[in-house]
Amino acid sequence: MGIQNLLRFMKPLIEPIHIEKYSGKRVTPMLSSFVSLFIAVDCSSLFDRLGSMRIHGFTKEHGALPRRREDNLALAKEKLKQGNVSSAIEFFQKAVRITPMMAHELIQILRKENVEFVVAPYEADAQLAYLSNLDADKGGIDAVITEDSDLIAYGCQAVIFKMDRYGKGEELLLDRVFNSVSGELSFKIFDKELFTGMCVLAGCDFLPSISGIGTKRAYSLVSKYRNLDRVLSALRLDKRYQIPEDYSESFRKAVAVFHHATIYDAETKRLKHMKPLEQKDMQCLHEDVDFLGPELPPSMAAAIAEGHLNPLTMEAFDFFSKAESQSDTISIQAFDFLDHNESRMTSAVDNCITIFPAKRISYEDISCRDVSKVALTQESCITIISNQEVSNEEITVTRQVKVDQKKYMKEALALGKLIAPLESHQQVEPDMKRSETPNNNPFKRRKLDNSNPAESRVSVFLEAEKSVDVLCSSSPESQETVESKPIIKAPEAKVKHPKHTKTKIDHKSSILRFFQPL
DNA sequence: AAAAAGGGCTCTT
DNA sequence: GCCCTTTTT
Repeated sequence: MGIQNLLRFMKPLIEPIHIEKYSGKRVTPMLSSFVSLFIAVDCSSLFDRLGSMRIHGFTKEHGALPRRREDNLALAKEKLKQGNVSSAIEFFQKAVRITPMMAHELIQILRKENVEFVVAPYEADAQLAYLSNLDADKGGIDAVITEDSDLIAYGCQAVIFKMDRYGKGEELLLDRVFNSVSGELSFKIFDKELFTGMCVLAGCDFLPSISGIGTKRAYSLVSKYRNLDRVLSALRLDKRYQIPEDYSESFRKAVAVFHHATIYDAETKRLKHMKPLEQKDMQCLHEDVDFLGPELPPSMAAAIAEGHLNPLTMEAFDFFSKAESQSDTISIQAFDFLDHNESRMTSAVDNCITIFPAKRISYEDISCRDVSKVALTQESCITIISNQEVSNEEITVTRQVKVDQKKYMKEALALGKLIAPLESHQQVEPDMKRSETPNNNPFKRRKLDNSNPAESRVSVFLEAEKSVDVLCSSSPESQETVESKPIIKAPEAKVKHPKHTKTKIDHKSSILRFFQPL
C-alpha cells in the first residue's frame, strides 16, 4: 500500500514524537488502516461499537488507473465462481475496506458528537493533503495520522505514522524533507514534481515499479537527471530494464493524480483539482483528465462530502435504520440533483428504497400523511419529519418511479452474506437518533463551550469504498462517566486525565477526549 | 556489494 | 507490515 518502501527510505527524516506536540492543533486521523493503529487510547472502543470494521484504503470506482485492490475483488469473484468460498472471502477482505454502510453509521455518531468530517469524493489521501495546505480558517489541518505513505506523495505537510494508542508516533514534515540533509539523503534539489516522480518510480498503488527499480534507484535517477522526461528516456536506453509499452503514459497519469487529484472544496462547495490544471498538463494528458476523478454537479459533491450520499451508488444513505423507524420521529431525506442529467434521486423509507429521476424536487413535489414538518435543511436536501411511522406508499413524490432496487443491492448483499450475516450491520445504537437538523457543514468552525486556546479539535475523514457489506458486529456497552476509567494507561505517556468533566459520556466520545486539552 | 524481490512470520480483526 | 534470505544487477 502506498509507495513501496518509502517510509523505510525516508527514515532519516522521520522523527519520533508524541501527539501532545499537536495539542491545540487540528489533527486528523485518516480512517484507512487498522483501527487500533490510528485511533488513540480508548478510541478503539468507538470502533467496538461500530463493529469490527476493517478500514483500509480506497477502491476507485471511476478512475482509469487500476489499483491492486480491484484485482483482489476480481480474484475474489473468480474464486466464488469456482465455488472456493474460503479463498473468495480472503480476497474479498483484501478488496473490501470501509463500506458505505459502516461509513454512514460512523457519520451519524460524528454528527451527534459534533466532530468535523468530510467524505472524500475520490481519494481521502488527496483530500487530506489538500487540507493540510490550507489555512486553519479555511478548514485547514495541521497534521494527518495515517499509515499510508501516499500522503507524502500527495504533498501533505505533516504526517504522523505508526501512532500507537498512547499517542506516540513518527512524524514526517514536508518542510524537513525539502530543506534538511541527512547523511546521503537530501531533497534540496528536488521540487514537488521530482519528488512525486521519484515516488511513482519506486512503485505506487496506481503503477507498479519497473522491475529492478526501488526507492534507492528512483532517488538516484531523479537526482541525476533532475527532469522526469529525461529519467524516462534514460531508463528506455538502459538495456537492464524492461519497460512496458505504456509505462510513460501511466507514469504521467500517476504523477498527475498526486498533483491534481479531484478533491472537495468546502468553501465553494464544489469539486476541484488539488492543484489547478494548466495548459501544459492538459496537453501532457491528451485532454483526458477523468482519471483524476470526474466532475460531479455541485449539489452531489456537497451531499457526498457532508455524508448524505453514498459516493459509490449515488443513493442517499438509508436513514431508516430499525432503531429510527421504531422511534416517534421519522425523517426522510431527498436530494435535489440540479443540473445533472443522469442523476437518480433516492429517498429511503425504512429498509425500502425508491429511486426516481428528478430534475428538481420542491416542497410541493412531496406529500406525506401526518407530516409535521418539512424542512429544507440544505439547499440540496429536503427533510420530512412525521409524527408516526411512515411507509413508502404514504409518501408521494411527483414524478416518482419505483425502481427495482435489486439491481443496486444484489452484488453488495451477495458479498455481505458471504462474509457475515446481514443483520449484524443493521444494529444501531438506540441512542443514535439523529438530531432533526444535523450540522451539515463539515467545516463550520464550532464554538466550543470552553474557550481554552489550547483547545484541540479532531476531524475525521472517510474514504469512499467499494460497496460490499462485511462483518459489523456491534457490541453495545453501557454508558459510563469520564472519571470511571482512565483514558491513558501507559506509564510512559505523560498525559493527565481531562480536568473538565462531562456528566455522561460514552465510549464514542473518547475520540474527542483524546484530543482535548490535557 | 548493493539493491530488489521473495518467503515466512506475526499482528490485527 | 516487518525482517531475513535469495536473486539480480
